[in-house]
Amino acid sequence: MPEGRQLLEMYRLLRARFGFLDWWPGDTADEVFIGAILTQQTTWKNVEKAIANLKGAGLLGVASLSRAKTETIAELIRPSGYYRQKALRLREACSWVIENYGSLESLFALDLKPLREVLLGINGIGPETADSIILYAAEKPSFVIDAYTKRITNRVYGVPMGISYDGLKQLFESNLPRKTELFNDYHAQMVELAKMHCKSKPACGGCPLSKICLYAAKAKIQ
DNA sequence: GTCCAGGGCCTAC
DNA sequence: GTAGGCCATGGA
Repeated sequence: MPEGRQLLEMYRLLRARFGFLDWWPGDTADEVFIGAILTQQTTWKNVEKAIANLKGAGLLGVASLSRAKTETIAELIRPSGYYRQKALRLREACSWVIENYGSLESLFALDLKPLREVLLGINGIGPETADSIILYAAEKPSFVIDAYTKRITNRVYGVPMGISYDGLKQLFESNLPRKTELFNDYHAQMVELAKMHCKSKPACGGCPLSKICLYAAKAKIQ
């Protein structure tokens, strides 16, 4: 298992290679909230099409989505995949927020821990989506774990692939300064690294982690 | 044609 | 508590 200084070293190397990414604040908290649900198991490029459609229809907001028909939403978000399921979940999640808090801003007034509990109670919002919303929309320090994070820490430090979501999250959070900007950019850096490795084959030639990665010489991170 | 992407839920053991 | 099935479009 990596120690705190190693996790900071990994961030330093990524940051030196990619620069500060200032990732995914979106135009509004509503947009980030909606995007977080749409991007589940889907490429961001397809999500952008869905978001553009929603925007064009004047439905890129929690309040407006809460009033829209599920079928209308489904048609607009079709490019993002799983569109029937996501339309239902989006509308219900937005309705829940409006009915219980009136707006995202009011919901985000909760402290991090209760906010996370509340979000996890909403159908369609699991741990990764909840943490993405907390970090990128509410701008509170909750580290986001995704498939890339798991693969990268496995390749670089031999962290077992079977580690639980909360286990890996704890590893980062207990070893890093609890800062929103750091958590935000760290996650963005790992996605950037994964994208680079997916595009360039064979990978790891220009890998910023080649100095520390266990598999850099013979395997790609993905 | 095949594979899989910035998951999550439900069901079965 | 966890493995397996399901949801679905678009790009490589």
